[in-house]
Amino acid sequence: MKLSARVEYGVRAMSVLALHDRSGPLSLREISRSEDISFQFLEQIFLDLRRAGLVSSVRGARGGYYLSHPPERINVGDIVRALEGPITPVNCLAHSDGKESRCHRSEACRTRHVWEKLRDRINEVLDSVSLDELIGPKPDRLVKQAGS
Amino acid sequence: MKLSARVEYGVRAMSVLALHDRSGPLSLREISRSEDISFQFLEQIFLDLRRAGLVSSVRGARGGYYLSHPPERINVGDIVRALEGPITPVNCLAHSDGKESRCHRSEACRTRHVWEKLRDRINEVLDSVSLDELIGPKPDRLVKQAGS
DNA sequence: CTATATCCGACTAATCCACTCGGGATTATA
DNA sequence: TATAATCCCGAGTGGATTAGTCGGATATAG
Repeated sequence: MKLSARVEYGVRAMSVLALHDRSGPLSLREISRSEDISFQFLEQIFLDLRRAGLVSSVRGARGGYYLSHPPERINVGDIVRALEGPITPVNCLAHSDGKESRCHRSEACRTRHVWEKLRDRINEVLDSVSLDELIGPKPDRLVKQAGS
Repeated sequence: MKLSARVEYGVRAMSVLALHDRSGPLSLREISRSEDISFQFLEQIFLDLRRAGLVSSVRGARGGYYLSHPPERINVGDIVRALEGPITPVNCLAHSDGKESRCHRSEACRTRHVWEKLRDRINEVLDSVSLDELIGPKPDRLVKQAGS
């Protein structure tokens, strides 16, 4: 029940982009340094993030990446799914071809329901956190909830 | 974000034990056959389940395993944790020594909160399903909810 | 033209996982 | 008592996955 380093790095890197939103592209070299993540590994990760439409790139000198959408519209679930594919706690839940792939063992479906529930809850949690929230409470929000 | 085959097999095997609750020990050979799981692999799994106190064993001929507690008091979370250890979606959440292991990167804790939330929700879901419920709705329960 | 970037397929090393092996200990039953 | 059935257990193995690297192509600012 672990997420990959790709996801952990991806989320951290994306949170950096969120912090610098609307201030031009940020190069992977910088993110790599500030977050202490292998530059070449980050490259692989960002290829997938771009293909998923979460970030956009500017090539060439002074290029880099920036968020394709405002931080409040990108959530952790998007990043996880972009980097690991759909969340399937057990193999029998993976339906690569779009069909409802029933396990060949009919009675195996005794347990199917739990795994579906688990999958849905995981997605809910991940989808409930936006980059916006990730980079910390905004000042006004802080005032509101931590009034005393 | 996957569970191991150990867990999948373990839950299925435990559900078989639940079905035969209070009718003497069930041998791994039988479970192995009925659930089509490698016998020797099942042995490994049940060693851990026993060490976790979820099942008890009877050695020797006509021996086997039985649930240490009534099915409604054993939940899927118990089984998962017995077979995979504590649930830690990312490494920085693992505190092997009992201390609060902060990531050495202080700002990494920007993301820590999400992973903690995720971990807690996963545990909640897994803990909310007992073996009892897993082996299917009891007749009377079925009547109640599927009245029409 | 050069330096700085992204882009990308292929490769490698390490780790993990599913499963096996070979035996030892225990006990019902013939 | 002999035998077979069963749990017990440390150690190994082969394949898959993952984390990370490499080499080079392409694009662009200055």
